[in-house]
Amino acid sequence: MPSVVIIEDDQRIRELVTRVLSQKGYDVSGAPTALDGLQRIVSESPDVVVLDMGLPDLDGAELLKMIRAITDVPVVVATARGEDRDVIRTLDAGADDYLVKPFSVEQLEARVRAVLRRSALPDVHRAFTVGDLVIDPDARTAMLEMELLELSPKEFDLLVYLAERVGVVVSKRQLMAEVWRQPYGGSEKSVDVHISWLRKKLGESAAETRYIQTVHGVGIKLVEPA
Amino acid sequence: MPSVVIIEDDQRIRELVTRVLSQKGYDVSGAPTALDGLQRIVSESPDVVVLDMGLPDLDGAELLKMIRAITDVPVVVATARGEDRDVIRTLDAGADDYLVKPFSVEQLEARVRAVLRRSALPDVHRAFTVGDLVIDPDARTAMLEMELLELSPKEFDLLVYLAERVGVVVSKRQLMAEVWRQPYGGSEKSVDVHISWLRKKLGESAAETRYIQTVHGVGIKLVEPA
DNA sequence: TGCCGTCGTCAAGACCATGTTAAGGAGTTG
DNA sequence: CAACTCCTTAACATGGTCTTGACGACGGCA
Repeated sequence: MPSVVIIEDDQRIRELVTRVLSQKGYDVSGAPTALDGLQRIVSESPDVVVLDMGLPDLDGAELLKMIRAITDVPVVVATARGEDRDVIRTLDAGADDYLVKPFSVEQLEARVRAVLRRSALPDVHRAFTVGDLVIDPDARTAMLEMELLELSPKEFDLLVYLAERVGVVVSKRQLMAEVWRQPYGGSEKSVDVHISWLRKKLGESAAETRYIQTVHGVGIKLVEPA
Repeated sequence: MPSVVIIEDDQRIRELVTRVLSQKGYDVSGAPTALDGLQRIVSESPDVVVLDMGLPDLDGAELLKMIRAITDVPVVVATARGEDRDVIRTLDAGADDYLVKPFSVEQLEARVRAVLRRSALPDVHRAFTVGDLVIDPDARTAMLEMELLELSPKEFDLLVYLAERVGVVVSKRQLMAEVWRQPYGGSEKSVDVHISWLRKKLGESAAETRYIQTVHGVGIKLVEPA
């Protein structure tokens, strides 16, 4: 499990990134200041560092130079300044990637994954997150509130199919064709049963739904819980 | 002198980039089409590839997949499409950096320099470590808790294949094709038997797994023990 | 409100994938 | 040539998974 140190003074951003990356399986440690960040880099030897250049206590470029002086750890820089000169100077100072704010956490994660891939670490798989659900298609694991779910093959395929289309209603016919791969007159009853099983394993029932909602006469959809 | 292949259909951009990079001392080769680009990658083994995703003859994502299938060369993608979804998909497809047009040639060069710096890192002679398992593909040895394991050739190949993909489920079909190298109708039963033997030597059984988990209906995976 | 079609859940059985052992054959080595 | 290793295949046991039908509940519509 790769570890990340994120150095960012804005608490909101720091906590958001920490939460999302943790959920995806990273070992995340947040630092609000350059000094704290450096200490964490030294003590935790992270696999990658996410660095905000606009820190209050030290110029980002200075910090980057110091980091480079002590370790080769990949550094992804995130900052509000996107001018060419800044980008070039930062990359030449040893940054591995440069992201201009505002950016989505998903893109940040993708870039972190890209630099990690180069360092020959065990890959973090691409995982969906829906509420407290984390679904990893490669490992074929699904976790609810950090607890591993025991899903049968069809249940897992079904969940992935729905997770790829969060918020969108899909018909049973469509599920029969895409998940069951039997477009002919197969009884669509199986779908109901599997949905029921999935609901039970997600800790909900048709009467009290959190993730799986049925739209009467149309189909079902996976939703972010309220 | 690092060599670069640039795959870009717009002649103006291609020549501009070629000229500037050449001036900076790179060995630059330009390709206007995906096909030409692939050929150059194969014949010239460049140190880095700059890829425009909007090629006329082949979807950029497809080309990237093909490049990744044949080589690990760093790829810097440059494209007009900057939406999150595109960026993430492209990075996950194996790109090392992603630049949105319009960009300055200077920034492109800085990014090329950044990925080159990274790939120039010395390759360590690497052994896999999974829990208390240490696997050295070069020496063809595997140790469990510091005890040398006596594995047959197939068992070892199988273990290495799984260790290269820790946490990822691989199908028997895939194993048949990649480890056995017999994609035809070879009975996949052999896989079961070898897995069973491997488990026994790893001190576990299907009922009580530590390293090798089977995912019913899908395949098996090697995992870090809890 | 009452009807009809849709949905939710349960339980049973058929079916299928896997685990394991043992036997046999091909190839290798001394 | 005999002993050995290794791989494949068959056979059987086992347990997980899917489908199906039944039945009741629910929702939409007149």
